[in-house]
Amino acid sequence: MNKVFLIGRLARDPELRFTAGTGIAVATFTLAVDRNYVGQSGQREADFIPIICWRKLAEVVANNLSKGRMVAVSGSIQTSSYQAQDGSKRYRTDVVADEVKFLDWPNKDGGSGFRGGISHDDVNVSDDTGFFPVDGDDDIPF
Amino acid sequence: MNKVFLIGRLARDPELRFTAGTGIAVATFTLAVDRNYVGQSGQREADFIPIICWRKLAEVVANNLSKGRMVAVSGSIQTSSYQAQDGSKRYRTDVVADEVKFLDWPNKDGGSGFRGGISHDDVNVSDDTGFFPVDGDDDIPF
Amino acid sequence: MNKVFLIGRLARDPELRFTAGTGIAVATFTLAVDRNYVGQSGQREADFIPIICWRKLAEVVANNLSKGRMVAVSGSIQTSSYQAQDGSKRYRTDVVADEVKFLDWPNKDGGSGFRGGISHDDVNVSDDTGFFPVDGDDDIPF
Amino acid sequence: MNKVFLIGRLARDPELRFTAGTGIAVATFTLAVDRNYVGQSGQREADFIPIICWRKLAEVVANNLSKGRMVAVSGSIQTSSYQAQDGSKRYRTDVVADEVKFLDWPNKDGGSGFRGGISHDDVNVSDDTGFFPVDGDDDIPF
DNA sequence: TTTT
DNA sequence: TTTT
Repeated sequence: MNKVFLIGRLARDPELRFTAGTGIAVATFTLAVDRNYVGQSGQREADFIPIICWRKLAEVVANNLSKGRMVAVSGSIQTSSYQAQDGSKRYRTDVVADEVKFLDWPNKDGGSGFRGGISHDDVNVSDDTGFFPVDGDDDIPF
Repeated sequence: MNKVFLIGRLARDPELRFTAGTGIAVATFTLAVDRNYVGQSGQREADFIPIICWRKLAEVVANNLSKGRMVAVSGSIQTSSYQAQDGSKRYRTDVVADEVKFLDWPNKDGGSGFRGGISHDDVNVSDDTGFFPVDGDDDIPF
Repeated sequence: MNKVFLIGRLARDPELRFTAGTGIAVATFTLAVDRNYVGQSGQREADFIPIICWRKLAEVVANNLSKGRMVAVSGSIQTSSYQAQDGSKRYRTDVVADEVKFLDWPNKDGGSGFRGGISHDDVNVSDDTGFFPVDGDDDIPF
Repeated sequence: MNKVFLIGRLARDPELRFTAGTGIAVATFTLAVDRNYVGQSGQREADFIPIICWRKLAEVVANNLSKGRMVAVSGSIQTSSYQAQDGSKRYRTDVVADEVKFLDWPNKDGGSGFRGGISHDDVNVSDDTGFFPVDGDDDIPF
């Protein structure tokens, strides 16, 4: 069992890429999740959590979300390792989303990047295709 | 909101340390959480998730768990950054546990490292002291 | 382990009561949680989940939420039994909240019942007093 | 969003039925989930939560679990209403499972009802067929 | 008895 | 109607 539930705001616009081998869509963004306490500086603190979405979910996210938007994400934690520039092994931890629910509505006037005509009350996108079938050609492009 | 629920096995024995300033106990271990699919190699794959426990929970975990034990962990994702040896900024992601439930019982004969006399059915430890009050002297010792 | 995570809208205004014995505040409301599918009628369907909040959380909820407001609730499932009018035993299932996050902002003009001056981005109330100490005088008043 | 995560023991053997219309398998059982506190009587208390499994998951559960077995369940809360004998409207709340993980191993000698040859470390069954398509003929048979 |  |  590996379950994660988060509510936060996009710390940056999503990036959409495609796997080299099979052209599967993958979107990535960072979610800023407020902590329940206030830090030393008297400032609200947040965790900045890297999120990965696959396939249709990736496309809906990339086409409809932008920096500052509030979402709920359910998914799981995924760890991976990779070779750094200097040859050393590095580890990374991401949340792979299987559901993203849009929770706010950008300022009508603000041009905040929302590009869809979908009512935010209806948007609860899920990735029913499950996990990404790693097959050598389809390394995650980051 | 930032909620995590995991079930897996300790990939290594827990390490117990104390913060420099105030001597608060902190235990760390890695949890191996099986994925629901089988990888290329035909082998079961797992995510290796770093877990942090504080205070009393840290002590109970360090004194009663060891490599191979199965537990359920609830908690939250915490991200932090630190200076690497070479001066570059690195990021890490951990799960801070607020509850750990012991799910199995080591072989009576096996010497698996269990050092307590607590029935596994009763062990559900929680950290009700909440988040760690960062106050300059109490940097996380890793 | 008993963990619940819900996002939905209040199907009715919260009710605030106090336990007979010790006067502890308890608020109840029903949360309408949309299902991810559309029913036979072609209509969106929802689950109507009874929520219970205790103490300070009860008061914040009763004073600041009203029918239609969107919230995220984390908590646990609690079952109980009671004597029906006709003497038969009945069972009920509720979610006891330990955190409620306010997710929307009522129409400034609409008089939706919001009575606080708190920015919705800051409102994430938790019940750190833990479970309700059942002691005979303090039966749940419903 | 509607997510539930439970760990507990079956309070009774699962019951397997089939929908009248389309013969879809549905298993039901009650999960006893220990509370973290001890009640007035000085006894450990539990919540008794009704669980519903559909299709393949229903069959695996019915064929492999029995009273007393420990499992982790992830799923969602579902509410429904029905006509009681006396004509009055009643409400019920169930957890619809989408994943069940077997967490213990019955006494080899005890004849506890385990009928499979599956290692408990491998058993993590999920219902990927999603929600049950209510279509008039397929009312839940209880 | 149900929300948008 | 409840489990260890």
